[in-house]
Amino acid sequence: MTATTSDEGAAVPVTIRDVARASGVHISTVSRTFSAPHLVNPETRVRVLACAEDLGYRPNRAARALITGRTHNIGLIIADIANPFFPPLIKAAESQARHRDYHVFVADTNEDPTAEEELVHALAKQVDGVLLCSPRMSNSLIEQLSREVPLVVVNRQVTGLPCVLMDVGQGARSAIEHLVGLGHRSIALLGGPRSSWTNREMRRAASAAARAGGAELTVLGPNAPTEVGGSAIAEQVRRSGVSAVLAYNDLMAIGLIEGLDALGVRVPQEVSVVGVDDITLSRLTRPKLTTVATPTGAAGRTAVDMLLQQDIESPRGARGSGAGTALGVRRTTAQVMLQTDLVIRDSTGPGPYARPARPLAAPRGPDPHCPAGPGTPTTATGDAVAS
Amino acid sequence: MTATTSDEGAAVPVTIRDVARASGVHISTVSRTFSAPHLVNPETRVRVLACAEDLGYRPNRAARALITGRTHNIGLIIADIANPFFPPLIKAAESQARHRDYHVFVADTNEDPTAEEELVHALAKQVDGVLLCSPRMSNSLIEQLSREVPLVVVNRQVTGLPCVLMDVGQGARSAIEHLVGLGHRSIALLGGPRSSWTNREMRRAASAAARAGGAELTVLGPNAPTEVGGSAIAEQVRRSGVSAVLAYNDLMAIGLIEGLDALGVRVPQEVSVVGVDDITLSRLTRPKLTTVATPTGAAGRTAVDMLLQQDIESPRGARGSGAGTALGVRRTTAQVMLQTDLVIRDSTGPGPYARPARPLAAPRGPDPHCPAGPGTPTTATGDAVAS
DNA sequence: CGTGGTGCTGCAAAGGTTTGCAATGAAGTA
DNA sequence: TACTTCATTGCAAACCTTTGCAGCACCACG
Repeated sequence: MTATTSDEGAAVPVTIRDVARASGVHISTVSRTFSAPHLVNPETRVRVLACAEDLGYRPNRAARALITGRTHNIGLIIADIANPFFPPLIKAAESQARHRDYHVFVADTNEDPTAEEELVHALAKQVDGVLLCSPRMSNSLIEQLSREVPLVVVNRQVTGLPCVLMDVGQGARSAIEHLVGLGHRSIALLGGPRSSWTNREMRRAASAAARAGGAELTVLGPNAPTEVGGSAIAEQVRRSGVSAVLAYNDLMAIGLIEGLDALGVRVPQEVSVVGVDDITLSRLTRPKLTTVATPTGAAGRTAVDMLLQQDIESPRGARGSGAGTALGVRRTTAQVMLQTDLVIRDSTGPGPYARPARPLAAPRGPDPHCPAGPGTPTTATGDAVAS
Repeated sequence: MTATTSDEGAAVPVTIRDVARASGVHISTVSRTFSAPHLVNPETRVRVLACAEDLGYRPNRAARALITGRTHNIGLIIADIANPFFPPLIKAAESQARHRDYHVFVADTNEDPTAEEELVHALAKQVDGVLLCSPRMSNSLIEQLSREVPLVVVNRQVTGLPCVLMDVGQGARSAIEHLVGLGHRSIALLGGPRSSWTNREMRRAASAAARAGGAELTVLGPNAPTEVGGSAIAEQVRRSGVSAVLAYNDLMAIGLIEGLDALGVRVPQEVSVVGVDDITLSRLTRPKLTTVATPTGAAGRTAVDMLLQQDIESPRGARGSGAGTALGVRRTTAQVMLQTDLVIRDSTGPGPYARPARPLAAPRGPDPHCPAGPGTPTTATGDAVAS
């Protein structure tokens, strides 16, 4: 029974009916053997299982989904897989989903809002829910799509929808305070895509922090959130005369450093640079990048949890063929904010107003040197998700 | 008709039946309106389309697949999304599939053979075929799985299955010749995973090239194909006394450079390093990496083409409920080999036996400086795929 | 011996779509 | 006028599975 798999090169798909015939029971019994084993006689069960194993039977998930309304699949829509920010999130989501007996299908949109919409439609009937990561489409469109399939949004705040956010505001504040503490008084913020929620949050928080620290903040952008976007603006950064830069993400920061290097501007001696995301790459460039670590893994896990939570209550395509369920009630509006952390490496150094006595160090925050546990939710995850 | 989408927040799925009722025709007519428009009266057609648009009808792909046997989805199984080698491949495959009206679902296996197998099973009934990229499972298992769902293998040679390969053999040869030309006579090859086809090919070709060039080749490994794998072996590289290294991939090469740097060994002054893949990262590290560019985009496109080619001939789950189709005949055994190119940057320099007169340059090959068109198939793609 | 309960199994409908076949009607041809 | 052809549409089976309901046999209890 264990490895009796007969090697009959069966390209012909074997169905539940074949198993039923082979084991001399009705198809419903076979079905129950898999989906409700406690309802079938142990003897019958082993016989059916043996036959199934022997024939190489595998339940057709699509057919099952047609009637149960649950596919046990999750869709994961990503703006750009090539951005190293996402893989950790994807992996975390996949692992979390696997534990819950779900599979994850990833789709890349190439930063194209149209592709995003189309993909949601394509996925709608083949998954139980969709995780929308850093979406580029409008809030209203997202809301509209959320009526077609359960949605959880990551890195974007959409009222009425479950969202997983990272506290980039706090991150930007820490970064600015770090720079101010190093003696920088003229700082540039390299903006990302215009439609990015993260972008707005960073700008808001950075402005406030700069004001509080007596520094001047120049906003440059919007820019493409890539190395190219960063290197392209190097010249402008130099002309602006700032002594420090906070970039929208690590990719831009790295590109900027490249660009400045090409212009003969040295980092961190002449200009300090801070990124956001703490992608693995940021540890490998020279100088190693000072950056705001975002809890991408935790975000992936949390998003999956929220989606499944939301799903469980509403088995779509329920048997009762009527508008019996009150509409709009099942919305889970929980929004989770995850904590970020400043990681200080080699791309930041003393600025023009540095106090010479004090050695360079983090200006505030407990133990800023890459603390072990980023990702602890600020607004209690438990509460929010449970609601 | 264009934007009459009534905003009735319909969470209740609208089916073909609703459209039929609304437009006063039979469901089969509605079905034909979408899947065979030429069979329905133009007037009826516009009426049905209008109703469908109005109700926000979207065909249920799962249900359609149940009867047609074709989902218009492609599965893409990747060993490790976090490896920057893959995103370009994924994007190319997606774009190619989109042109053919197919969607791509990506799944990451975390380099785990078991996960690979499970994913193929999970995907089997939900996609029309699967692209297996750099698989870690055994050839026999792959063959077995290929009876369950059409498969195309990338970066691995499996007899009897369609494969897309990159000519890393040629790449390794070019790299070794480059190093020999620079005056290196003692070279190390940093091996990758043991089960990797690429690994074997490189080793074979590198040995031959070294012998031909009068150099000695030391093989170190196997190693994990990551930065960590590279940096971990730095000490051993130094002890081995070689003046040049060819690494299994760029990630390892970059890790090695890091590791050597930590040991105080300078690249390329003391040791030259060559990678493979030409990931974007290789342009951003310092020194910029000399590497063998692999045509990942072309590989993704070709793989999709081959899969679809193979698919078209065999509409799985055909109507005729018998073993009518001759089994084993439809196998497309085409194997495509894509060309690679050496890209010379800053991580390689003159070795102990360099002839001082000659300035450092590429030893052979036409115009080795990043020619525009890597990815042209060696064995004519057209023929192979068409077979 | 009758009644009720329990454990197991079969029956058939349902889910949303496609598609071969037949029916209809109209137009064209002899 | 009668016959063929064609375009359009309806009918119903089929795809593979799940699940409420009913039937059956068996046991225990009164």
